[in-house]
Amino acid sequence: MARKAGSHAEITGPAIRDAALRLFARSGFAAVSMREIAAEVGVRAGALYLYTPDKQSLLFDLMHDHMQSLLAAWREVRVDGGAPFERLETFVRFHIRYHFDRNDHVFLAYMEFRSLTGDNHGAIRDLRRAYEAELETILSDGQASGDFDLPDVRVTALALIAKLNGVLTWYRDGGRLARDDIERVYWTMTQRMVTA
Amino acid sequence: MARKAGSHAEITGPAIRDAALRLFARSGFAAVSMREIAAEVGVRAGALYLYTPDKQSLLFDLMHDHMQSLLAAWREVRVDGGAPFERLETFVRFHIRYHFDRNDHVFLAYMEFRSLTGDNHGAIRDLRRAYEAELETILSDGQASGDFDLPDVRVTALALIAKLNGVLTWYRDGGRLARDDIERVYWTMTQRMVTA
DNA sequence: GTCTATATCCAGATAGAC
DNA sequence: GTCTATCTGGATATAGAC
Repeated sequence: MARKAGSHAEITGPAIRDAALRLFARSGFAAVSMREIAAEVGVRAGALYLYTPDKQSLLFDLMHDHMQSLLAAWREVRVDGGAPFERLETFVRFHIRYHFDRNDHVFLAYMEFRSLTGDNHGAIRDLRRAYEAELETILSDGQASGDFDLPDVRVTALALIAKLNGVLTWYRDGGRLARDDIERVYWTMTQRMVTA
Repeated sequence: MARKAGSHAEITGPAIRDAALRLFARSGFAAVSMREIAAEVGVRAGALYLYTPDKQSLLFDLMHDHMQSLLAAWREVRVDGGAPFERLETFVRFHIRYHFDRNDHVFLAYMEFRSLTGDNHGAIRDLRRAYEAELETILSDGQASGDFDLPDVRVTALALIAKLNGVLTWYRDGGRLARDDIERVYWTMTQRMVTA
């Protein structure tokens, strides 16, 4: 991938983000050096600073863009008027599918939250809470309408997110179960969790 | 905590492990320096090497001892002959309680798995799988006896572990719910997950 | 058992040539 | 836009004095 001097702004910028995402997700933010990222892209370390002011910003931008995309994508598919069960099914299937396609993004947002410094921490925390609130609203609406029977809305929301995120730690393409199967299994488990 | 020169092997050894555990859990293995650990203990960085050959061993020993203790503690409380529901309840309550008391240990074992190098990785993976297998055995026994109705035993086991581990990310002493309440909520959710 | 001092290396980030 | 070269600081780990 080594590349000679020249102008490649259109490809270098995204390539840096791709490489950083992959390496951060695999080894952890603190364990990856700017030189490693640069080597992966095929440039020298100094060249990275044309695209990011520093390493922390690189992490933050990756996480921030991911969270914004996640929320935007969810707001595209959600249906506010439906029955609680349908809204919940939509959420669960959306969440699982999104994670299949953006495994590294989600993994990074989950694992490197504590690597954020200063205001970055609060900014991502707020976006995360906004996403969790989407689920929590569905659950409390269903609880209020009597469709769901939950021992505790907040804990159920957190447990559900944790359960769904668990897919991240073991799913690999070409494994025993197809994506549709996994989606179905998780929806079945979720249905049971919210009813007595 | 600064301490003058002298012999303190009995306290320094454990103090190093305590400090390393706390710092690794808070900031991540790669982000913590040997100097930080030493400062926390009240010695200089060089003194750490009387107690560990290197930083990686410090991490591995913490994780290894934790996993061994976890398995040993579980084998103390488990009852092989009981009904699947009782065995599952024992596991869920044990797991949650153990996590309350050893939050940092469990968090570290979970988050820093990827920081293990060489054979250390496989050794901890095996211990983790042995623990997961304990749950999986309960689930498949219950499935075989007809007590449980599971869409997929393996996925249910992983989802259950992920759900329970989720407590780690939000539980704090003195929060809205007491430990007993949390235990009860998680057992309620678990019961539902394994029955139609 | 701990300290001071240091060897060795690599980190993040910048300056100026091309 | 990228390179080479470099500054500066801090990392792990070791050696030898006390």
